[in-house]
Order: sequence, then C-alpha cells, then structure tokens
Amino acid sequence: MVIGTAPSDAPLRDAPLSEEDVCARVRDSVLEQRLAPGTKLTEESLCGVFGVGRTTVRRAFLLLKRDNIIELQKNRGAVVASPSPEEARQVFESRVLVETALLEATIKTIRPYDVDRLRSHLLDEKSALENADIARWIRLTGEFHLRLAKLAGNDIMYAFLKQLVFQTSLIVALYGPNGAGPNCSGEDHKKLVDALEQSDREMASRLLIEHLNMIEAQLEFAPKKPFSDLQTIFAEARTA
Amino acid sequence: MVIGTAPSDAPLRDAPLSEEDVCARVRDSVLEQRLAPGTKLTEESLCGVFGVGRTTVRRAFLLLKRDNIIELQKNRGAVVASPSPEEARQVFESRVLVETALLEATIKTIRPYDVDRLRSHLLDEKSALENADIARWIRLTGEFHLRLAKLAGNDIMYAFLKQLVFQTSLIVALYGPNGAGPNCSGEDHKKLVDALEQSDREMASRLLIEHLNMIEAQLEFAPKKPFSDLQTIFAEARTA
DNA sequence: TAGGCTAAAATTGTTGACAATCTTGAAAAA
DNA sequence: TTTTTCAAGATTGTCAACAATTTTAGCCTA
Repeated sequence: MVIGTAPSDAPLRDAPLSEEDVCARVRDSVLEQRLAPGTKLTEESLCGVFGVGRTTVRRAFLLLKRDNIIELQKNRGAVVASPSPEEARQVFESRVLVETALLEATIKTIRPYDVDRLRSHLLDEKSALENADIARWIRLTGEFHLRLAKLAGNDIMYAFLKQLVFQTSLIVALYGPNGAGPNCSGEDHKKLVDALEQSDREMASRLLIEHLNMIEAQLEFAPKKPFSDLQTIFAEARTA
Repeated sequence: MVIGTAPSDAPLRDAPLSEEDVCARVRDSVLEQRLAPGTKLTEESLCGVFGVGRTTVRRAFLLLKRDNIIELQKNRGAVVASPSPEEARQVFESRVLVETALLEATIKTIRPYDVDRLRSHLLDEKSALENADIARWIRLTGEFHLRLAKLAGNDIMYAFLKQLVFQTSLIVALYGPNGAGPNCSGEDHKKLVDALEQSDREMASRLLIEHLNMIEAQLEFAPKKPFSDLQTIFAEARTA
C-alpha cells in the first residue's frame, strides 16, 4: 500500500502533521487512484507512514468519513469508500448543478489572466498524458474543474465541489472503463476554456454538461468482467 | 447556557450518545438560536450536559468545526462561530444556487402528496408564530427549505444545504434585524408552495430567489447599535 | 486607583494502558 | 476432506492520568 509521498520529503524540522495533513495526504492518494476503493486502512499502518500518533489518525478518520472518502464500522476500522451506483448518480447530478452554476458566475468576471492560467494548466495535463504519467494526469484532470470553480469566488461552493471531485475519483476507479481514460476528456477541457474566453455562456455550459455526462455514461455498473474477476480471485487465493 | 433538551428525556436505557448525537444537539440549539455566536463551549460543560466522555465531545467539536458551526483555537477551546460578512454573502449566494437548482429538479417530479406535506408544515410554522414560540418558528422556517430540498432526491445536495441552513441561522443571529422575524418570511413560503403546486417553474424560482434576497437584504453588517453595545459591555463588566 | 507581576486554578492536549471486539489459525469432530 | 470450535493474536474503543497552556486571582508597586 502506497500512501502519501516518499518519506524523504518529511525531514523538514519536526512537523508532527495535523489531522488535516493526514486527511489531505489520503485524499490526494484517492485522487491519484493510488488508493483503491475497499482498501483497508489500519490505524497502526497510517501511524507508521505519517509518523503521527493514533489520536491523530483517529481524528483524520472522522473527517474522512464525513467527506465520504472512507467508511467506518464499529470495531472494524476504516476502508476506502465504495460509492454505490446511486451515490454515483447523485455525485454527477450534484456536479452538473454546482459546476454550471459556478460557471455562470465565473463567465461574468473572468479576466484574461485567469484564462491564461487555465491554458497553462491544460498544458500540464497534456504533458502528463503524453508522458503516460496516468496518476498525475488523473489528478490534473480533477484539479482543472477545481481551478475553474475557484474563479467563481465562493469558498464554500469550492470546498463542496472538492468533496465531489474526490468522490468522482472513487467512482471512476470503481466503475470506470478499464483502459484508464485517454479517450475521455482529451479535448473537452480545451474547448471549454475557448468558450470561456469568448464569454460564450451557452456553449461553455453545454460543453461542461456534455463533458460530465460523457464521463458518467462511460461507467459500467454491471458486475465486473469475468477476466478481472478471475484475476482478483486468484490474487486472493494466493495470499489467503 | 441552555443546550439540548431537559435532562428528563435522557433516561432511555443507557444510550451513551455518539459524537453525531452531540453534534446534532448542538446544531439544533444553533438552529433555534439558543446558542448565540461567540458563546464559549467548554468540554467539561458539554460532558455534563450530554453525559458523555471528553473523547466524544472532542470528536463532536471536530465535526462541528468542519461544518463551520464552531471555531477551534489551539489550547483555547471552542466557541460558536461568528461568520464574517463575506462568509454571509457566500452562504446566501450558495443557497440561491443550490436551492434554485434543486427546485427545478423537484418541480418536475413533485406529487400532490408532497405538496400536502409542505402545506402541513406551513401550518406548523403559522401556529408557532401565533403562539410566539419564536425558537420553534425559527427552526421550522429553516426546516421548510430542507423539506423542499429533500424532494429533489439528492442526499448529497441535501446534506450540503443543511450546512448552509445552520450557517444562515448564525448569520441571522449576528446581523439580523432586532425584532426577530415576523416581518420576514410570513407569506413567502406559502406563495412558493402555491407556485410549486401549479408547476410554475418561473414563478417558484423567482419567489425563492426574492425570498432569500429579502432575508439577506435585511442584514445589518454595520457595527452594532450603541444600545446593544452598551448592554454587552456592562454584561461583561459585571461578570468579569 | 491603575498597572503589572506571579502563583494558583482551570482548561485543553497528549499519551499510554487497559477493555472490548474482531480476525486468524489450528485442532478436533463429522 | 470439510466443517466446527476455540484459543491466541491483532485491532479498535475507552478512559484516566499527566503535560502544556491559558485564564484567573491576588498581591505589590508606583
């Protein structure tokens, strides 16, 4: 199990890491899909990884549960959440509502500088994809939506969307197409920025909705394909 | 300080009350404006009131902080949050976005049964107001918006709006008009239900937005009136 | 009397030990 | 061989004691 970054970047003078820090690390791992839904998180292992006490991990668990990133069962610890199809539906519905609303606010106030920053982000996405750095690409893809949302200048809505983006990451990990995503949102973000630059509200809205609908449409809620299933079974048989 | 209900309704067989329970009690007190912004919440006092250990209270604090209901300062404990004017602006902006979006979803699927339930709620509001039970009336007023939102069938958005409603309660307590609220939303809710019943999307949307804007417009961010200020100062001088 | 200093009290933060529960693994029975 | 049972180990939940910090109260001085 790989959570957080290499221990080599920890040595900045005794920074005991707060529960928020632990939360952030776990969330980032989820966002980059290094932590798969269903993964068991024991208190002790996180204590070791982050160099914090059980108290801190415990508090972090409470916050992560509140954000629907993990599930806590009494006496049985924490596992990374596995959103149900219905939850997935609600997450995407929420994202459409929230992001279109924020987009309308943004399009009225957006400055050329903001557009530049978005374009610069698109370049990052592109390079990550070309370098086959999928984890990074997945993260950047999610962060694009967050950057866009931030421009609306409403911290509360921004924080809420952040939650939704993390949940989306779990959903895609669970139900997303196997071959990762190159087919998914290659040009969509770019077109959206174009529409934004031209203050084309209609177009931007439509693109955003289609983009989200596209991702949702590619989900497969059916029981996993037999191939993947067999592998899973064999893997478990080997270790059990 | 009055939090939660009388101790006489606790005796239901050893139910140790979870952190969620404690959270809910505190939130309800905020919703009914029995807990004013700025009120200090000591761990010990809450332990006593709810009959739980310090651990539970501490966890509840963490969750309440996450919901912006209290503020936690290191080594200085918890106080009921005092949203800034900017936060207030964002809360109302968020509510307009969220509630209008949910309203559009609701108006497509609402059934006569749902309308009846809303009307029944309106009667409760009315009776509370007539009986001058302001605390109850304030709570019911907030719950109306939640009931309406629940009809949209999106639990995630519902939970989010819930947060916003609690924050609104703090904002009104801080910046609201002195004479409480009879002038505020007497007929607004009723008209909104009428529009809903007639599936008049335009009208319902407009009423909702006007309703929220009205509440926001009545806020007074200016430094408190000298009268109230003097009282506060004297009160503090007496206890200090 | 006002201001500042110090010690006592109160409150919060942290840790570790212990209790409760679940999981694992092996032995015994079918 | 398969299933059941039970005990040992591992993990989580709770609590109380202790440490760190803040707040309060009294005292002294100017």
